[in-house]
Amino acid sequence: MGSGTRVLKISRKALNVAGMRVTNQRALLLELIRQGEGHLDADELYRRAREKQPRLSLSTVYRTLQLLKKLGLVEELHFDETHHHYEVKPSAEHHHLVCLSCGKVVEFHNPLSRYIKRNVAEAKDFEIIDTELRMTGYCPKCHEGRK
Amino acid sequence: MGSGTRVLKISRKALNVAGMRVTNQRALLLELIRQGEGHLDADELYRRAREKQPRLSLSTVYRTLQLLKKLGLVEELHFDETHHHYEVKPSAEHHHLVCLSCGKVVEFHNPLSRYIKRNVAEAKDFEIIDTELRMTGYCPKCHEGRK
DNA sequence: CTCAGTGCAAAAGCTTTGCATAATA
DNA sequence: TATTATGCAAAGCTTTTGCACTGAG
Repeated sequence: MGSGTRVLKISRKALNVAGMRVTNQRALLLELIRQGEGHLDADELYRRAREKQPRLSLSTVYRTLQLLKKLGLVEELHFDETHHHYEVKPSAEHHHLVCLSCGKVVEFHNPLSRYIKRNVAEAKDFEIIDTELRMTGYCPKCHEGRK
Repeated sequence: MGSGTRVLKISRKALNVAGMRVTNQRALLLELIRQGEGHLDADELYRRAREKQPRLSLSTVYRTLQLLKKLGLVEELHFDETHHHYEVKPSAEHHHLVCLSCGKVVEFHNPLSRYIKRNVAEAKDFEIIDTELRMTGYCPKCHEGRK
């Protein structure tokens, strides 16, 4: 539970700094996103949130996700074509490898991505909030299966 | 124009092998996707296609994109949150930088991504088909605008 | 007390689907 | 000629928005 409260504290501060209010809805959503570890889409988040706050609305979920994304507290992942998944921004950047056949998702870290980030930020004069590196291919098992 | 006809020839063969018909619509769409160089979403593709074939429908665009994607002739990019962009598969790898505020998209190339790819493929024993690197942040103009 | 945030309902995308018609192999 | 592909219209999803009300600061 230590980690959860820490996330909340940091987030509370970030919200305050940005001049935004810390509501129960926002605290709950942030906590659920953290627990979900990148496996939640908006609708699943909504369903889980309603177990605790039955009156919470789907609009609030979407609005909150946008807010947290802009503040850089939460990261949006584009796993599949139709909906997005969210996770609390990890301090160590990590990326995803998706199997085109079985859908398995493997996380990986790569220090080079930080160089690319710095590089691009400088070259394009962008303030970079988020980096998503997503590779698709075939995992060992499925690779074998393909003739 | 040589490159265009080559793509068409290859594609014609691929469609035939898969037991699918080569229609005017499919040929046109494939050609437009090739010309679009990864900057087309379904709707823009539709608009351009109608200049040549005014009766072509949006459903056909979507159905064709799915087909070409399944055959591996076309690749789907997850550029921004809402819609997808498509490009003919064999292309120099390039990546995207998206402004969270105005939505502006900047393309960039980075040789390091190839190293990461090789690295990950080896470490995870994946056969990697595609690498997509997507950064979000604030462009110079919008960055200035933020307090 | 004030104004940002919320819930609700309605609208706005984007994408898919059913069915009769047209066109390919 | 036998299917496959298309166009049209309608439905299905996910996400966004307007507005009056609520609650955090």
